[in-house]
Amino acid sequence: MEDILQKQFFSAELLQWYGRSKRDLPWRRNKNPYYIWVSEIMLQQTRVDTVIPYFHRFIEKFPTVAALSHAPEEEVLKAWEGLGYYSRARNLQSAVREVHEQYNGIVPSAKADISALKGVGPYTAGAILSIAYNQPEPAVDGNVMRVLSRYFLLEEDIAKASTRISIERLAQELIPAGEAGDFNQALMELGATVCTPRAPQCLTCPVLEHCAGRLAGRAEELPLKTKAKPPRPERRAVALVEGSGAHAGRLLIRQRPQDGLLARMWELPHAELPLAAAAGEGAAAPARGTRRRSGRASAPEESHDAVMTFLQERLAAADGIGIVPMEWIMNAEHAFSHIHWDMLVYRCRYAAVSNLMLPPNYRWLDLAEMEQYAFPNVFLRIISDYKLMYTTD
DNA sequence: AATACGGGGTT
DNA sequence: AACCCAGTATT
Repeated sequence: MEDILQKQFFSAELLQWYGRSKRDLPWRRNKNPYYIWVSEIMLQQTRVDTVIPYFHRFIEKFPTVAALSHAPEEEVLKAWEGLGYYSRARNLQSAVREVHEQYNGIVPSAKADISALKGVGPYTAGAILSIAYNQPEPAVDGNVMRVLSRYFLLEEDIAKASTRISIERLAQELIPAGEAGDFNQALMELGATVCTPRAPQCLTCPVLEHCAGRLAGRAEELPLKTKAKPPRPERRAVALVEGSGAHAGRLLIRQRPQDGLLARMWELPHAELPLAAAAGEGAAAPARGTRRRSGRASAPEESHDAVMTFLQERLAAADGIGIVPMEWIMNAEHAFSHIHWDMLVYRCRYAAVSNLMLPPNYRWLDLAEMEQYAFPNVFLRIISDYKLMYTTD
């Protein structure tokens, strides 16, 4: 089939299919550029079903550019809690403030302007320009690269930046006149619902008959992509420090540094442990998953003693915090894309602080006041399991 | 070009 | 357990 005809068929059929198959998503109810922007940032590396409840809460809390501009950063971070990639939230607020101040609150429609905003890369710029302003800009994400790799049987490695550029060029050619927003969304929608990474539903695909990957019997092996490196393992000892006296019923928490992993999020105090020896049972070899104390036989008390001493010393040395670990209560693990945490959690007693004052990044947390602090999911799980243990035991 | 940066769903 | 996702910023 002629190259040109294959492209025209694709664009026309895909657009028609979208017209009858598109999902009713909260950010599709109007073309408010601020809504589109918020949704696109949330959707970076995140599935639609995960985003929907966050989007509703976020827009309710910060309905306009002005509202988000004036919000305290902690509230924005709290609204993002559990969504991951927290720099997205900080960059979004920073960029929204820029729009508030430099563009009179109007999301810019010039490519150079919008691309200059923090957190707005080539995909997001194209998505906002096409969806909110119907400009003929490509919006190439993982879905689009997969769909086009299959339909046109492209064998470039989609992990390479050069491939994204060439697919952007192709995607732009395919945009039907005046239909940029719907076409770009159609492309992503097809990738998310039909042309899925594995087990694609080719038989229901609107462009099946001219899909080169399918015709070659190679749809499932596309796109080509070099594998990511496996995450590096880390072991951490976590202190669940119970307050007493004036702080009875509270837990000791601390805020992470301004930059880097989980920047400015709150967490339980913890310390990195040396990696266990590969062979044999190292000290307190981590078990899999989060488990309650009663759910399994404890690891030998011996090894936990060593870890507890280590934890006590590390927190004293690093933060000047005096705690006394009393018993192992659970293991937890958490997988980031680049790090894997195996965590040993210990119930601790608060002893003292060297100078009687808590360091500035520490707080006593009332379990009823969790809404004031944004925690990464791994610590929410640990705290939740802890509460369960002490209300049912 | 490679790495940092979360978290969860699917197979 | 592997794979991958409506990516961007930094180095």
